[in-house]
Amino acid sequence: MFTERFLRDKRGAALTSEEREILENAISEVKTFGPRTTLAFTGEPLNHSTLLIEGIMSRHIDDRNGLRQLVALHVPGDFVDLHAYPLKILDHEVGTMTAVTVALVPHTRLDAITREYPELARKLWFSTLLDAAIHRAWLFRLGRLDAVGRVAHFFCEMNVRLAAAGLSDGRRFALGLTQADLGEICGLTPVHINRVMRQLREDGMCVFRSSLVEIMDPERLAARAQFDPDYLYIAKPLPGIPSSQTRPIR
Amino acid sequence: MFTERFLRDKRGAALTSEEREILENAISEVKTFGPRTTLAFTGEPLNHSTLLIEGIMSRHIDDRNGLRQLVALHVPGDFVDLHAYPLKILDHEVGTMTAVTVALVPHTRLDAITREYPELARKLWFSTLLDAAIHRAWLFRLGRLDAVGRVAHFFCEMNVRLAAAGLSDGRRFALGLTQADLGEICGLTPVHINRVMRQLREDGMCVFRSSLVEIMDPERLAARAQFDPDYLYIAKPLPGIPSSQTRPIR
DNA sequence: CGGTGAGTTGAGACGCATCAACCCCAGTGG
DNA sequence: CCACTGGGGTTGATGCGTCTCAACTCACCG
Repeated sequence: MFTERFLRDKRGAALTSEEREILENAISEVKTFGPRTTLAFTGEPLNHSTLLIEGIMSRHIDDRNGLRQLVALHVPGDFVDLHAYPLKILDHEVGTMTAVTVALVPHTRLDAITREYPELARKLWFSTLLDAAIHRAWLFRLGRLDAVGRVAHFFCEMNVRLAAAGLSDGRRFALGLTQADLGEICGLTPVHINRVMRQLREDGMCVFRSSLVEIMDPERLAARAQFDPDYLYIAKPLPGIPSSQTRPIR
Repeated sequence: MFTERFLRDKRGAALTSEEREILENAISEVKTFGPRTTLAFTGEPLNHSTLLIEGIMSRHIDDRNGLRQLVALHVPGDFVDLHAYPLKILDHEVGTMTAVTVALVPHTRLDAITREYPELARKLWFSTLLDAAIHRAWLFRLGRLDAVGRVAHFFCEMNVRLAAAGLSDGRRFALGLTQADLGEICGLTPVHINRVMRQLREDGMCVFRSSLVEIMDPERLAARAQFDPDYLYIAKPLPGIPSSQTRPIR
């Protein structure tokens, strides 16, 4: 089942087994790509969307000096460019970070789904809005946090998302990123990322070695990052990570 | 027609007159609110969405020190929290900047639309993805631009969006924002916003006085901001503002 | 006429960028 | 087998951009 991880455990949007079947049948092709490959360019019309099965992918915007800003990072189970279905043309590039396996879904089959299965269509819509919620958390990260806070916030997010995909045990996970990549995510230079990593290491919060993240103290890391996982719309509460979901509202 | 401005002139998503009629009939209520009012709180379930008719609204995330990061700013014609329809619960707050007039659309009526009018549903979906594209441009702004570039980029964006809504002549428009608000948008302190404004004024690019923006030199402002309006998905080309839409692709 | 919120300006501190070395290690080819 | 190469990571010195704190103006309003 290629669609196994898609929307798994998401609050109010988990797929029924029939819906999963329908989506599975909408896949036209499964492909693999090498690391650091650009799969879709800005301004180029797309007629299919990409479900990520394995590996890590990115979406990024280039500035005129050849520098990049990552606007999203995707883990297995994410529908990377489902938003290309209504938009048709993208405002950013889509690429691989690691080697990946992806499933392609032609937009014509998504037409059929929106016509015949409005409830499944609503869940696909939900999926793209979850990406938008993550965008907003990234805006908060860049606008309100200092360098250490940004990296800490990013690690907390990836820990939760990878754990939901069954790819983190809540403390350790592989990312396939370099320190330079972290810089393009957090709006910092590679050199400063390095100093941030040292500080996080010396403070006993987490270590990053050869693209492997190990979180030593999840609570302090989350506090340093002002991280609250509610925006990820995960159904079950997460051990060790405080969430306003578990506290009374207002 | 309350829905008159919604998706007007958007590439590949303009409404037909029948669709506009359907949406118009989905409105249950038209209300007004005063400036600086919070209309929806984080974590609170919503059963209607809000179409902005007149005024400026914001979406923002609070940090634990009482500081805010704005994640979106809405102009007349925007469906401010349409994403609350699939999501049900928001990850941020929704509030007014100026006095506003809004139209409320119950989610039950959106259910009917997605069941009966898949093409209109796709356009509603498009609308929420346009907001996500704007989120991404804001990420680029915060991650890659310096203080002057951020403010310049924001002004360029608002100029284009307000012009598309018929509320800017391409040079002058009202925003209803203070310098402190600009700080919460651009991730800067009010004091520094003030210095940035002085620099933009002395460089002859634009002036900001009593929440009124006047752009003296649109080309230089756009260049300073690395601004390309393609991400706003406006159908017609914009006089005076360079766009890669008008250049050959790659 | 005192109060309040927005805007303005200056001085000093601090966080991050920049520039420049240097190390380590995995490939690669002679 | 070893020299070479290049990418990723590490560290130091220095400079600049933005923050912080503080004072002051001005317009508006009770």
